[in-house]
Amino acid sequence: MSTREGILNAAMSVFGEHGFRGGTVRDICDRAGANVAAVNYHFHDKASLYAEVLQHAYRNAGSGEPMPTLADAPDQPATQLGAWIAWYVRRLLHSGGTDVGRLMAREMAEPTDALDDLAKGAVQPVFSELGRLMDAVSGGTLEDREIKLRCIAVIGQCLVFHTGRAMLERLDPPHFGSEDADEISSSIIQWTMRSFDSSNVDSGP
Amino acid sequence: MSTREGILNAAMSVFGEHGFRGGTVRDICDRAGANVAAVNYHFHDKASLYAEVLQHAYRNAGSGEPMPTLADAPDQPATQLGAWIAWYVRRLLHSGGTDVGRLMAREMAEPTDALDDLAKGAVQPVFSELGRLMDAVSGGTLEDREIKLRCIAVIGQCLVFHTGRAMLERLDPPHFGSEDADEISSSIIQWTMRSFDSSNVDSGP
DNA sequence: ACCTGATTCAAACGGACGTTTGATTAATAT
DNA sequence: ATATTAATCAAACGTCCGTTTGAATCAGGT
Repeated sequence: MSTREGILNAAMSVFGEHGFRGGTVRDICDRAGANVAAVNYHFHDKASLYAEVLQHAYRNAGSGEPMPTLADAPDQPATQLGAWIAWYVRRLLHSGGTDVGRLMAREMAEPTDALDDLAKGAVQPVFSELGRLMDAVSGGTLEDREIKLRCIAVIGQCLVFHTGRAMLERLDPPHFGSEDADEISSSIIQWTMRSFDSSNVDSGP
Repeated sequence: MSTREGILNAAMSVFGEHGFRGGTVRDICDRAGANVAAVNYHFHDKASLYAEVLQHAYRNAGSGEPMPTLADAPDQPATQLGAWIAWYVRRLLHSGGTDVGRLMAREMAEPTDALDDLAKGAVQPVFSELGRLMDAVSGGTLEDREIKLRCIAVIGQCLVFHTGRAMLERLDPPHFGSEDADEISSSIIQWTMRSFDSSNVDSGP
């Protein structure tokens, strides 16, 4: 493993544990068995290293499993939407306690410049695919804004098990963990699908 | 306003903007119009000041509006559940950009010892009340675990506009802000209520 | 063997930080 | 008015940090 890779891995751990400000290049280089100057030599500075770590982290957050898309089965949008939700929940719960998960949670709470690229490069495609699936399942009857609201609702139901993890663990047990991924995702799927029944029907005042 | 109070207020702003590590006592004292040594004189050190700021922030997070409870109208659980959701969304979106909101979000991402007290003292009552409302609306037909799942789902849909704010703002506009609180909460309410229709009916395989 | 460029290293630089110090001023009691 | 305590202040201390420097080491080509 090259010095560069070693630093990248060590930086993921250190930044994951202490954040960008709290993590020191000295700690990173120590863990990587490299000299203090290595960070500035292989990356421009600490900030650039952090940006690269973020990209690397999000790219590897998927744990290999590819995202289910509408294009995979254009004639079965409901099935694909369910698969997408299950994939997303599994992905979130799986990375909950890892450095990757903590890096993401921290970026949300305290955005740095790196979040801009992350949003446009890595998150936007995922969000867009969910929108496409939602649109297909609804049969194109929903307005753009309504679709966006429902996408955020689904993502919120998934994300809460990740971002709210620290709080859920402190409320009265039993809480939900990565072993409940199937139960959680099937509940969200059930709820989401039901919201499409009689979507355009406004029940009385 | 005494020097002590001035520092407390300034510290809330500074810690809210830059976090505990990022916020400096020099910045705090400058904004409070006090000397650099004032923090160490009136509080023991920076950490003690932060703990006191957190307590103060959590206590003032409610912004006055009282939480709707089942006890307020035991015969109209559905109405109260809707009121609860609207109240919660308003509360979250209203404190989204404030120092209090940022302090809370940061505690979720990087819990300190102060989070334990927060969970038991401030969050648990809110969560329990939602569970009571859910149980009442369902007519007592749902298991404990199912109720808890639905509570988390509702909270997730609300929370995402708070915790995911930084990301939502970076996705393709228009995003949702505090001016859309009514639209958001009514959407969540609609979705939640629909999930109670035919709750016990399992549609085919 | 020699040159050339890339990489590693120990050491130091300059700045920012939390905290301490000791003197000075304000407030309070006798 | 005097003594005592609380509060404020400018200045400095020691430490840790990101970054730079310039020499040393390694690799590959000629």
